[in-house]
Amino acid sequence: MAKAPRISEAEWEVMKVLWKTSPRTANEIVEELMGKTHWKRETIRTLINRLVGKKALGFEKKSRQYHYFPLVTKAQCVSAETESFVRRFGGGSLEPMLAAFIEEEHLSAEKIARLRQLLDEKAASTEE
Amino acid sequence: MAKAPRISEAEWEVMKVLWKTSPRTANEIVEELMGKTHWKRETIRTLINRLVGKKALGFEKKSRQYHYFPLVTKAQCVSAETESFVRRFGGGSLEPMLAAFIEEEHLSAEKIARLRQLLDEKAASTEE
DNA sequence: TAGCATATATTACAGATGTAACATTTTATG
DNA sequence: CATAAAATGTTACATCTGTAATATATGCTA
Repeated sequence: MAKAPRISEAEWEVMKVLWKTSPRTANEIVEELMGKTHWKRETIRTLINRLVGKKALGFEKKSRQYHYFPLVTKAQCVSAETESFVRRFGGGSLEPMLAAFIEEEHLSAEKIARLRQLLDEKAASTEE
Repeated sequence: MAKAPRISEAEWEVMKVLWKTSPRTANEIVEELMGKTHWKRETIRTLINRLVGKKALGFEKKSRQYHYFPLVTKAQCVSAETESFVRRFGGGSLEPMLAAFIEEEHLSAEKIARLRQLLDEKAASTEE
């Protein structure tokens, strides 16, 4: 599986639609996004085409219509984004960044508890 | 204090230099960054100027030289970045994103322990 | 004060992005 | 089969970014 290409902010919206359900036709994607954004049909088409160009999406031609589907997983993209994000923070590693978040963001006690729980689960699955 | 403007990846490097120590002259910034990057002097000058244009940096003219300093804090920028980052993940809130990180990244047991410690500290300072 | 060294300012240029309009190709329909 | 409707493809254009080169202004030195 190839590395995740760089996906722009607007393009992410398209990817999200397809990560939720795929394959979908261009029209279905357009439908869904016109509900959530102010984009014109053609704008969305452009985004789809760029994603195909970047090999983030593939498609299958079924008679008249194309049916699009992701070629990269959300996990891959998240990972790529995270990396670039982390770089900015100067740390180079994830930890300082999360530390910055935790410092920076106003986390409620419940959220903190929730995150700790996540870490606990992760710890449990990691050990051994 | 105004909202943090959008700062590009390359520009961040300049900001980081000034968040560390400021004010600094263009040459000082150039010096530091030529050590860490492959950028030419003029590239760095361009970045500085763009940041001034975006009102991320201010400067004071001292005879011949300009002395630059940040107009936005690192915290503001981190916050702005985080927000845009979170938006992509579709969640809208920080928690799902951190959850995704924790899932996605290969965290060692020590890192997990370290992060939990951070959360603990935060929890302690948060609760009343 | 003329000229050099040094700082700053202006201009460049290609690729990515946001945001579309316009053109062409298929397919279903009369 | 001709044509309209619908899908896809091509082109557009301003702004942002990465990455500089070139031009201009200014102050120090002879």
